[in-house]
Amino acid sequence: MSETQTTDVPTRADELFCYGIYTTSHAVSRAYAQYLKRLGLTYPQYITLTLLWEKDRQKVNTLAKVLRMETSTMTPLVKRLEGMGLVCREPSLNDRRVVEVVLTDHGRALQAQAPAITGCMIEQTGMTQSELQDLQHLLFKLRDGLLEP
Amino acid sequence: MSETQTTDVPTRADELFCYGIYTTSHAVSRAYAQYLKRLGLTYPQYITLTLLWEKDRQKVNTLAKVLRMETSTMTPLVKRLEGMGLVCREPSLNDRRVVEVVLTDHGRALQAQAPAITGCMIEQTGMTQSELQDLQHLLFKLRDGLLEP
DNA sequence: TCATTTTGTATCGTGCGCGATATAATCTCA
DNA sequence: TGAGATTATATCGCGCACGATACAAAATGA
Repeated sequence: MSETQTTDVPTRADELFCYGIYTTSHAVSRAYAQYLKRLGLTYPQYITLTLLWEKDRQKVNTLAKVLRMETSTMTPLVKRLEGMGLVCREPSLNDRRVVEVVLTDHGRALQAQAPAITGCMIEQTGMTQSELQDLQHLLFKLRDGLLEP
Repeated sequence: MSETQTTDVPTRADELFCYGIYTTSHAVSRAYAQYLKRLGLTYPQYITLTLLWEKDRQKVNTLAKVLRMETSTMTPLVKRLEGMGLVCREPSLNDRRVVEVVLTDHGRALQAQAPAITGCMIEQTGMTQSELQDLQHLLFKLRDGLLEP
């Protein structure tokens, strides 16, 4: 065992976690899109709605933080959801800078479609509940370890 | 245990693997970007170069397939790499439809920077080699399970 | 041979995603 | 109170990402 070995690092793409995340992220997005196009939703729009179904009336800032994206991405996304009549953007009464995102009846009604989609997706993975839980745990550990230094 | 329980499905965002993948993918992209901006590279450009460092002279089609993206995304990405002088696009002699992507000396020289970046990224995750391998294995299992039905 | 189909790239329109920047509202604290 | 800092959202330019479409080259097969 040489001294250099301790600092050796993967070179091949399939050993780099960026490659695993990048390609899997594309595959998941595409798989979801096949169900979401019937609802007229994109994958990022669907994930944003999922957050609102879980807790209605959230700030643009909060939604962006939870999804690890910038508000400069979330603002136009929310405006498109508003254009589709799925959410309303309400300026906060307490703090006039804040825009609260609130589901419309139509937006809330779409929640009824979610379990079927989730079920199809989980089945399509061919993975066990336990494997998916392990994956999620490792993903969160990676994500939360990468906070800016 | 009721009959409905067997068909019950996660509802909360942090139980959905799409949420884990989506947010982690953003976090990884941002973490890499912090190193790549010095090289003038984007994260997708860097991953594409990684494939070429491993095996030079690949078809646009192959690169796109390996990264699970469409050629309509890869074509302009490769053209930007060409504009930076990192690759050449050479029409194949055997099949005049095919464009082969070949590293320039400058493109190949950038490979020297990769190990340091990979090392920093791995260290930053705070995860063990074994955890990262488990993660990669689960990611590939998920990705390859989601092939279009 | 030659009409038909398939394959490989390219182009276009729309939406996502980021950093830089702008602007207004709020906060801080002298 | 009021000057300066901070915060929340919005805007802009560029690159990524996809599906739809176009088109030329190659493969197929009557």
